[in-house]
Amino acid sequence: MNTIRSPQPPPSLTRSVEDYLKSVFHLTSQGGFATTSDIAEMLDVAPPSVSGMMKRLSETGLIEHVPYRGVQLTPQGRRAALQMIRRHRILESYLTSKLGYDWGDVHVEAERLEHAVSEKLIERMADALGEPRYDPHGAPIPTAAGEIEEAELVPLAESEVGSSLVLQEVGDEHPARLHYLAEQGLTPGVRLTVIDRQPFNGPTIVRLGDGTTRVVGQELALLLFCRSSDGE
Amino acid sequence: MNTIRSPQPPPSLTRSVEDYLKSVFHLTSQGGFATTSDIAEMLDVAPPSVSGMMKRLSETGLIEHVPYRGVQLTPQGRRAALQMIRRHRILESYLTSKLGYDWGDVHVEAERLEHAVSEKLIERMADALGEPRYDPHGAPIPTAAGEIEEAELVPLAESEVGSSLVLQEVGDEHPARLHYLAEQGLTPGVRLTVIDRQPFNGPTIVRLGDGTTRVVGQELALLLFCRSSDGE
DNA sequence: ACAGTGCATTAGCCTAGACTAAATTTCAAC
DNA sequence: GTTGAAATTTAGTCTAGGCTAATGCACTGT
Repeated sequence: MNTIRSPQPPPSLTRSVEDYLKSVFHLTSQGGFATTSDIAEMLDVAPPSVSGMMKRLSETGLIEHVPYRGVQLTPQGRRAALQMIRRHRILESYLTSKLGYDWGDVHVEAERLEHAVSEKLIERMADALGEPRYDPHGAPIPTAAGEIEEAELVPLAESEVGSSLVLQEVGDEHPARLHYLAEQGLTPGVRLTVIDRQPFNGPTIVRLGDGTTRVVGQELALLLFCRSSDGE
Repeated sequence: MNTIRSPQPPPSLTRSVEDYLKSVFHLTSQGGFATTSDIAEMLDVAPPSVSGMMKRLSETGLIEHVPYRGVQLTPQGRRAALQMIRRHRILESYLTSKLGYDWGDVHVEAERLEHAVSEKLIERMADALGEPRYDPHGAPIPTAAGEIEEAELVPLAESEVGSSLVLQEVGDEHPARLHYLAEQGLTPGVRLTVIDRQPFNGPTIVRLGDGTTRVVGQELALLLFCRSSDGE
């Protein structure tokens, strides 16, 4: 008996491949190469595992690998990465606004779901949400066509004292930190005035839109990405 | 020239433990053992793959394996299987009522998602739906505690001519057949009176609640599970 | 009772994707 | 320019879960 089973290798990507592409995307967002050890650290795997995967990914044309230097995404790899990022951020948005998830908990759930959802489901969710442009952490959501907004944001920790800012994006996914930030009212969209900063990487002191002040340690202030609100 | 066989088989998708447990559950729902070849056929894998997996599953205590006879679920395996079935059916219900999915399309989507969703997400979905008891195909949804309703249903093909029935469950997941059935108004909940049946496995003729009649071929009539509506 | 048939299992191989240990390359410091 | 440390790649191994081919078991028919 000669039953035909999988007639051709499915075009779908392995779970891990998708994670590797996302990592490379994030690590090269400022330009340059993603290094083996950075990818390894981000995915919590050993460096040789990364080397092996980079070999496979460059054979399939998703990345460009310069030995001993690092990797970059090809246009095809970038498209695949942006698709995953769109999935992730639409899922986070949907879980938050339609199923009552806390913004600290959505990341882990989306991280698993993004590998299993169909394009159709993502588009239905996006539609139900009214095609959101930002996820609950303020990160821009790539369009279905694969375009993503690139804003010039500055971490609060590196902002100028005296400047007026709007908190645009929280660059972190750890539940505990996100809970704390939400308690402090430090969520995307809030207006900030930078009052002062202590020396030697000390905390930044800000006044919020409601007139109250917050003292934000450097570790957290590095995660709060702001845009200037001058002239608004 | 002889056809040259490809030297290596194409990469096939790997079925998870969860899929095996679901198969065993369904194949043993009438009691008895699930056989290796039935499981293999249901999951579209080769019989030796099933033997191998059954070995692993019985080592972890999820199934009882009687060599050359078949397998049954242990209580622990049954719990795991019912959890997967709950996930699947809640997902199907949610996709249908909250995201506008057609009842023919939900199965494939749920099949992938059920391995990725958390318990928490399923319970949120169930809550948003008002704790539904049946999925869009009329199949009972196990409770979070792992209990499932077992109804005595008879396929329309085996119903008595003259009887009054309610279509309770459509035992199929093929989009094309489901679309056709929906067109014919043969969806769970509809009342049927069995008018006649042609001999030699011929079609069953039914009158619907609205007075119209349908001629249902045996293949489909075997998939329409009904309960008696006498005295309603 | 036993031969044949058909299903189940074992044996042996393959790939993906992990790992560790060893070898290689790069680069910075002298 | 050489040297040594750090990063990267290669080599070799492991596991899960597929596969095919070969073998083993059980049941049916004579």
